[in-house]
Amino acid sequence: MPELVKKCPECGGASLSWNRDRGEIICRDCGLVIEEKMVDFSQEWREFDSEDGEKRRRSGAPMTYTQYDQGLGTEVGQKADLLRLGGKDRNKFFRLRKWQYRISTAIERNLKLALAELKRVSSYLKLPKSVEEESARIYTLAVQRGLVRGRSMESVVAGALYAACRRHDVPRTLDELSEASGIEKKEVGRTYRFVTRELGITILPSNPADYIARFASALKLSAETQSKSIEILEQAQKAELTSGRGPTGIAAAALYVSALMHGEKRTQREVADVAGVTEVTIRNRYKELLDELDLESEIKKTKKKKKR
DNA sequence: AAGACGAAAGTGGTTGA
DNA sequence: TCAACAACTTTCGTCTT
Repeated sequence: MPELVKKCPECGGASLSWNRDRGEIICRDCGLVIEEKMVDFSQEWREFDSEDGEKRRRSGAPMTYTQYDQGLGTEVGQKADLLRLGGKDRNKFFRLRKWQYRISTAIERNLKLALAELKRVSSYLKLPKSVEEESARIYTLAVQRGLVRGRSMESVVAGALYAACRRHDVPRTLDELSEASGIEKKEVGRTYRFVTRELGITILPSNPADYIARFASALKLSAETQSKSIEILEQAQKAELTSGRGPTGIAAAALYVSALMHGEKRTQREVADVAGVTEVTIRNRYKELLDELDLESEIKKTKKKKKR
């Protein structure tokens, strides 16, 4: 589903570079930032976060989890070392080497494969490096706890990625994960839930605002429309319109409304497609927005008349 | 003719007994 | 484990532009 940008909308240049860490796509010709993840919106209040202080590990050792040995490989001995060792040490050397071999086989072999798959999916979805790291970490933990048993490696990878996306506020929908990984949507969701539960990872409900930038860009909407829709979202959250609803539906509706306001009309179908929901859902959310918020007057500016 | 709207029935997942 | 339930989807008919 992800509509990939191939050309710069500004100058038409085709040489785009992608900064993984910042999640931006930049035109090398005119410097336009075509797509970027919007600035952090401080974590939104939600009503059901009853989980008590699950400690969040924000920081950790400076290792990388995207390599199966976490970038800290231990090579037991090189030939060169061998020459310098005496008899006793030499035996020790062989013992250690054998050990190393034994340990590494099972888990690490699995990790090696899984992380390759993880990287593939991650780059397909153009996920920032930080998310890739996080999901690799999650996967590693999952393997160590034997959670992969009975599940396909790929589905656990997908679940880990999904979880990592959510934690980093760069949500991808289950549909996208499913498409990228070739795992059924149901299955991705299932393993996602299983893994997060087993590992005790708390995940905040995703915030509709996190989807706005991506959807807006796919629809080629202006920046004003984008920020307007974020305003709308904030109001909606105050009016308690958002809890329990699918975040993508709400984001889509907000975007739809603000597009109307700015005379950048998109059909419900177009918006529905990029958001991965149906028109009906947009209509429902849209109606709720109109009922609850005083948006009608603003829409009138671009429309001649409006009844009701 | 296409888009917007709404009703009705169906689906998959969560929750609570 | 099962039933009730909410959110969302699918489908389809009608109205609006």
